[in-house]
Amino acid sequence: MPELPEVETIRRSLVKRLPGEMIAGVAIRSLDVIGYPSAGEFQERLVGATARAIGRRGKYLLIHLESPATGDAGQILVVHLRMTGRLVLTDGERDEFPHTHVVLDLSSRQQLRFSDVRRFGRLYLYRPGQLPRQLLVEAGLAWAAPGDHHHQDIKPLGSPGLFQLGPEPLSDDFDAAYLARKFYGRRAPVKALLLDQSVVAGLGNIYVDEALFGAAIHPGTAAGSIDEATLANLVDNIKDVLVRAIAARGTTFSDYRDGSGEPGEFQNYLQVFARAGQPCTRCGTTIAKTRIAGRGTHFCPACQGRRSDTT
DNA sequence: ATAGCGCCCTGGTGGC
DNA sequence: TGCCACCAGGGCGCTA
Repeated sequence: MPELPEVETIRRSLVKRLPGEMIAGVAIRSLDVIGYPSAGEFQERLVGATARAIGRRGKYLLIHLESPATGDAGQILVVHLRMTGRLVLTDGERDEFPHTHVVLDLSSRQQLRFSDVRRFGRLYLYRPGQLPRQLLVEAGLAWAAPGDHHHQDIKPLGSPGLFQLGPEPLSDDFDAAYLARKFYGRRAPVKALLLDQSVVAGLGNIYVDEALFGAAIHPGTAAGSIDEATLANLVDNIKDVLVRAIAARGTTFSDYRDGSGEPGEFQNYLQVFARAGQPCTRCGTTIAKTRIAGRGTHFCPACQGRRSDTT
């Protein structure tokens, strides 16, 4: 559920209150949500660390922690919320959301709580040297000192996807020429490739459907068959919907909450997602729902003219 | 390499 | 009301 705008919203709510907090205690109630390293090591290495910068890369949230005890470059706590995860910084007295699996007790007596009904979400703890420098820079963790470890082989530990992310969709690296290169010769539906985090990082089912509607492209269109002018329009629409969704603090249907536990507002501005059976805001045609790339797919059959290839 | 599928989990919904 | 099949915003690992 949380896609780029939701994770960015969480980052922005945490960045005001989390830096400077020291982790005094770690409670892990479900071992399976710790993706790397072992739950025991995760817990041990987290105690005593202090939160500094908070970054984001795609749908991953990265928290830089300083550990005075070890005196090294610190550690990176990485969180992926998958479908139903929540990461909320709250007063320790407040009632817990059910399905809370990890609780970090902070020096201010607040708690950072990770909850997830479906337990798909994962937490990881890395040393900076275990992550590509490029990743840290792209995530906005500016402390990453230049010069050290240039070309060392980095083994993808924990989350394979974290090590092969495509460009940030809001960066200048993400443009029509890039998409044309990635789409060249590909027969998969454009929707499938936009959901592929190694093509572009951070899009999920909601914003892909919305962007394809904005660009008037049928989601089943073979990616390689789209001309570059249309791709340019698609890129513009992806950036536009992400910017607007961040401004609305994300989309909440049921589970998503920001870092303070508050819902988002972008569900009020969706044009096709979750609007099957309702009239298209542009032409009045009934919004259709089908299955593409293994996921529920919403589109306007009139505005997003159907394609012969695929589907 | 690419494309498609099942699976990991639990809860909500809609049909009967 | 009760039961149950089906669906859900993501990613991974397997298959051919």
